[in-house]
Amino acid sequence: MAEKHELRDKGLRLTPQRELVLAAVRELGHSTPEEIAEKVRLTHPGINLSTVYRNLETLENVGLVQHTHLGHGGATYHAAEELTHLHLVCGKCESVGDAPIDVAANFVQSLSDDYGFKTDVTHFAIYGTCANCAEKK
Amino acid sequence: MAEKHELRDKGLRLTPQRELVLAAVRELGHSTPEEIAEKVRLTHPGINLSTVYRNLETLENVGLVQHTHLGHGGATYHAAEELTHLHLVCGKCESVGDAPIDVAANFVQSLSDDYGFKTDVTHFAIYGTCANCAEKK
DNA sequence: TAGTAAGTGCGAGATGTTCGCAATTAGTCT
DNA sequence: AGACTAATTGCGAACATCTCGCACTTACTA
Repeated sequence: MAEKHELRDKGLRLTPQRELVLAAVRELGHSTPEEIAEKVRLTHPGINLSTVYRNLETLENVGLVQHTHLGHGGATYHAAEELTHLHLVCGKCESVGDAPIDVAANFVQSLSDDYGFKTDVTHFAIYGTCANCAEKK
Repeated sequence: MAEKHELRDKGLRLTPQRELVLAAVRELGHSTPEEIAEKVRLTHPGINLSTVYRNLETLENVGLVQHTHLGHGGATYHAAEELTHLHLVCGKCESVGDAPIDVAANFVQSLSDDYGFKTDVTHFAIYGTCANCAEKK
């Protein structure tokens, strides 16, 4: 199974906790450490929160997951593969929508050309109001 | 004096603490509650951290200041007047650069047209690497 | 199968932020 | 000017989130 190699190849040990954390991040999409812990506890109730944090950090170091700060306080994590979109964070309902990166291509280009700022598209959060909340208002 | 009316007109009481917090936000540009508290303590040592938090919230409610989450954990505050630029947050040196909003005009337009997402340009944080850090790398 | 270093659990601790409550005080009304 | 009332403050406790140290366990190596 590819997943095992994927972890081993990065020099990581293959623990049930680790696999579960990675699987949870992949299944959940955007999620907080707390949510990930909950998900993991469904199948492995004893798992410790510290372990989740440590694994998220480890997995981030080897590039399998990434985190962003999407408002409020906590960080949210998502799988690295899934980084082909922007995060559109709604300030009202706290939901996170997606949009393909190329919407931002021009914008990123301008920032680079005019300000020398290299935008990290994979670590990108845009605040605003989602279509849903914009209507209701 | 304009500042007093400015607060009174919003239905707020005019306390020394309040004035100092607002002044500090205006002077500091982007700053954390902690930094603001420090600044205020220079002239009013007894001020309590809770008071700073509460005033920032109050001032935000009436639209005089705004906050953004620029990475790490804490929120950073800035005066509402000063919102004519984007925040370019460097992931390496944690510095916050500025760029005029119109760089993003097209981008914002696309998001609105294609996804119905109304970007709040005043609450905008862009992650990446600043010109400085990009060179060093 | 034994050895060892990575990983885990657990509890304590560091931060950053909120809240309840009693005392204070700004603005209002005589 | 003096009194009244509700907003505001200070303070400590309570949270929430995340980090860390340490002893125990366990995945991998040979």
